[in-house]
Amino acid sequence: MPDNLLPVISIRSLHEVNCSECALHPVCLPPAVDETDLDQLESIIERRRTLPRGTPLFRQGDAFQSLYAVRSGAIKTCLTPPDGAEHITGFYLPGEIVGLDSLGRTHHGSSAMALESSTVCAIPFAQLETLALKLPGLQHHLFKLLSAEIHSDQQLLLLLGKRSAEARITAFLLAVATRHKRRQLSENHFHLPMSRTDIGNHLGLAIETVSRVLTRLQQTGVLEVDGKDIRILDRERLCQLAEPAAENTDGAGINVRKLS
Amino acid sequence: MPDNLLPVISIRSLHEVNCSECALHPVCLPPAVDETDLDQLESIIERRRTLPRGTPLFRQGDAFQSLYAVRSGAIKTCLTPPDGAEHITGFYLPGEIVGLDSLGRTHHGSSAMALESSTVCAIPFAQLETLALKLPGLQHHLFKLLSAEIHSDQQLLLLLGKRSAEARITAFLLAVATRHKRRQLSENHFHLPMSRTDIGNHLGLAIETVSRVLTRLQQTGVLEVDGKDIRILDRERLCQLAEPAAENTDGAGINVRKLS
DNA sequence: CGCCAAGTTGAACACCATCAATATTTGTGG
DNA sequence: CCACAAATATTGATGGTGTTCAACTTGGCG
Repeated sequence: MPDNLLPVISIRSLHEVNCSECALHPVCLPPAVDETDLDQLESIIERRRTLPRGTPLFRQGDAFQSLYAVRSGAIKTCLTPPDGAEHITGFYLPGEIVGLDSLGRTHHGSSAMALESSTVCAIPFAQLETLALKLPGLQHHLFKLLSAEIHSDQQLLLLLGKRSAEARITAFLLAVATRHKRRQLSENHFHLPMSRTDIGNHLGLAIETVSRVLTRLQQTGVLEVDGKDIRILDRERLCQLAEPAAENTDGAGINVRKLS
Repeated sequence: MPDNLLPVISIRSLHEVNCSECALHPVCLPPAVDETDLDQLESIIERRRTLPRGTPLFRQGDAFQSLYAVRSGAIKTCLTPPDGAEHITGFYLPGEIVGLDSLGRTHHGSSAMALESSTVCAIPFAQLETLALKLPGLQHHLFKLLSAEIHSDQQLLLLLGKRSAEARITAFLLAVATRHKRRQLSENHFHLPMSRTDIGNHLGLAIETVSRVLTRLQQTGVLEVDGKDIRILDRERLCQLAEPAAENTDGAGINVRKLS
């Protein structure tokens, strides 16, 4: 059998791509481990799973088994308090890891659902944890992923606690743009996988407000908005809107001793 | 030298208490490791440090060296975006670990400051990380601590995104009460270590709103408020206020297929 | 005793939520 | 491919919750 029999490779690439062949290689888990140890990581990662739009990946209260790396599509995670009003805690794009908030727990503390037709790789946590004991780089990377998750939550806290509707939405768009750039895609023209309702829920705004702000940004020539298609026309202005100048240095500080 | 020379022991207990003797033993790190390995953990923990009120423990941008276990007092952590308006991301009470959000990073992503005269134990992270490779229980516990941190941030997100001023404050008070109970202290009568300004900043409310809500809760007989001293008089009512019934099951769900 | 920081209380306004109507897109079946 | 229904998004009018501005009170500390 000639070793240039390409079809075999492309079928593999559709169904069982291993990490070293995956296009998301540079933004996913692999950079965390040595080339030489990559096969150990690959050996525990389960063949990817396909999720039609709207399919739950896991639900709050489910036993925690795996982390999931998003390969294509997009996932949202929701927190459902007893009273039923859900809150979307995050959106996950290709190359990002879903489920970190449940790591180390027995059960999932949130639910995850595909926003559009998506594929994910499952990473069984029990095996990952064991492997992390052997591979210091992997353990370290897991810590980094977790602290990154905390940071993104804290950025959102800041947004919800202190910013106007306009600032929340512009900051959100810029964050999505940055994550697109990370995958070598355009940072000025992208498709939002989530609905206006989802954006509003995530940012603590009414859907009407989201709609109005987007319209206004379009009218002022900052954006071009076509449904879920967004094009950034005036990035500088967008950044200004996302981080309103702070005349008020009220400060959460007890002592506002400027650091010398 | 007689081994019942108590003064020596009590001096130790003031300045260098080791974990096994520490009153916070059950709520801090030690439960994570086997009795037999506790000395390994203790050997890397630095002698406790005293912080007068208002002293920074670390500042955003400082090199990340250590985690800190709060022994006494209280610590707040702040995020300072470029524009200067700080946001308090969390409060840390005795037995809790500060600095987890920077774990795995080279620099601190937030600042920490003592709210009142406090003492902390420093846990050098480089050594902790190495130790975690040898002690599976410790690694697992670190993961748990990180996911708990994420959870508390997400609870706050929910609060800031969806709840009224009254619900934010009542939920906040209940959370503080729960953390007191964890330390075997009264869950119905406690002292808030932070100012109204800090509470407002943390919950995304104006200080005046905090004041008004507390006054109202006092007038309706739910609380007794005396400055920073809080006494819960009607816990049931307080819980009701913290989780307003949800008529609107609007749902962040694409498919609201009830789980069968 | 007097100063300054922190907290309380009141009045007016602003931002955003809500309600309501319309428009647009998506999905489905003829 | 078109027509229809359902879901989603847009736009307008109105009102409420919480912010802002301001005056005043209280408490800690020299």
